[in-house]
Amino acid sequence: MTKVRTRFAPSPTGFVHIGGLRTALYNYLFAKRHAGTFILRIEDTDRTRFVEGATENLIHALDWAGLVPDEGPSSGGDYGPYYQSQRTGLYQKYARDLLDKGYAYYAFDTPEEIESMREKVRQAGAPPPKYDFHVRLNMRNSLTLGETEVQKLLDEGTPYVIRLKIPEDRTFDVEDKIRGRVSFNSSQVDDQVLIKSDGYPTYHLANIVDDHLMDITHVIRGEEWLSSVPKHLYLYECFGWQSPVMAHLPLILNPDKSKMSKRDITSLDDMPSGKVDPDVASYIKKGYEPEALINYIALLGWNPGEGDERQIFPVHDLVQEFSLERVNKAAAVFDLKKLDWINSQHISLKDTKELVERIKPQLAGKGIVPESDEYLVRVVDLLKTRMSFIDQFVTLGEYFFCEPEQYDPVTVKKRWKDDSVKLILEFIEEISKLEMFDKAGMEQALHRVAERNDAGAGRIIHPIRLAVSGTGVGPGLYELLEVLGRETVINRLKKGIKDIPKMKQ
RNA sequence: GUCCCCUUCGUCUAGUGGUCAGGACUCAGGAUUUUCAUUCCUGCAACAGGGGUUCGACUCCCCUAGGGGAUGCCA
Repeated sequence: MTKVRTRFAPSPTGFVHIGGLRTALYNYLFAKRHAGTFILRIEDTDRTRFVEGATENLIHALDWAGLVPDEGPSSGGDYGPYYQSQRTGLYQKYARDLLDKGYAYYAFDTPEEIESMREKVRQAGAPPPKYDFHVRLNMRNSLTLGETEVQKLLDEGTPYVIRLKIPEDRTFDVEDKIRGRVSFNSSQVDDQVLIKSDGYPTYHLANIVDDHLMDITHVIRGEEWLSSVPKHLYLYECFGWQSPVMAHLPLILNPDKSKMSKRDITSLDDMPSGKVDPDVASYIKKGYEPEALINYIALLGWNPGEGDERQIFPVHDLVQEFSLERVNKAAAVFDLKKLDWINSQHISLKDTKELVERIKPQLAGKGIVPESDEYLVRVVDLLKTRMSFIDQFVTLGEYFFCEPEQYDPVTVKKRWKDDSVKLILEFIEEISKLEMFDKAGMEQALHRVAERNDAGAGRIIHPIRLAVSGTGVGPGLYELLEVLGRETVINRLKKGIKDIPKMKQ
């Protein structure tokens, strides 16, 4: 069997679409699953849309996501160049070949002429006309003009395009890996421009030529390409090449089921209702873990199958289990809530040491120097299951490193009672006597105070947490106290009973 | 308009003729001998509609509706 080769072939428009990332992911997974090669090819044949830095941005996003191409602009490879803009000679050559064989023709119509043709028909009837077999004999092209006239126009340097001459009544069938058999009739297909008047190829020509020359075995791309398949199939036929296996992926939609568009969005924290940001860079910036985003979008259209109810997949497992047969046909809605949950799951699963290293700079940025690595490890262990994002660490756990400067007013109002001072004083007394300042001892101490005062544990727990951390939420109280240490706890409790009552006045 | 694709809980989905239609997120309630944003448990909630085929349809066929894509010298 030939070696699997897949390609991700984005056009560098300036940002990476979340759907594009998923396409890249599926191409990557499929290639890796079959010990094949994953290729990045830049489809930059639209010079009017050239965006400075777009390719770098693209490569950076793939890199971040861990989808590093085996071949591509920054990886090299034997099938380069990997920029289509650097392959124009090739496309010219193959277009000429089509011309010679009569599969394609020159067309000299200006955009204005075509527009006026369309306008005329539009006014006469209803259906907006295509440049196809209905109209091609009424236009200015090498089918209607005669050889000498064509040669003359060419010699004069008249702008022209090369169009594919689609046969009139043909059926094209594709056996799509995801959708099964799909058929098209050529009567619905227009005479696609192959070479534009600026000499650059269109996507349709370039992708066929490159996929063939680069030995691509499987074309995995978005559903928006499905209706172009007959053109592509016909091109393969004209060239006498074998078509790669095709798989058309479903779309990813906004919560309101519209297409995800960059236009809708200003920032990830401020999205119009029903919309979601399609720009991968926004997710990077917001602090999502790459594995989490990958995990989430993998599940947006793929699942491991019957009886397998896992939600959390390391990339390695995805590679192991991915198959095109298990990709869904229907479009999926992007759900930020589930992404966030998956992100928190991945953080919980991370090695504490790794988290510690990533958290250090965060602390340093706040001017916080932990007393020791060992202490930091204990704090991270306590908090890692509670973080949705790693950059929440300081907000969540600042009190582990500095005395609280203020007490959350809502919690004060809700939890601080008239007897709080008394209860805390008794608690201080109890823990001062403790032989071992540990969870068990603290729990017993607390319950002794509770019983003695005929109060629920909560009546003491809440004020203690508040005095010690300044907040109403956090890890288990006993663990929290244990990590903080006796001296700190007692100091903070004393400070709390002095300062918090002032807030109640 | 035409062509193509799609349609199971709010969302992601399992399911390939006989299931109490399962799981996950969200939400609600509860438990951890009454912290919480962790963990655990419970609950709410779906086969778009109509025709067939069949002893029997979420599963197969047809129609309708809805959604999406294409219809460019953009990809």
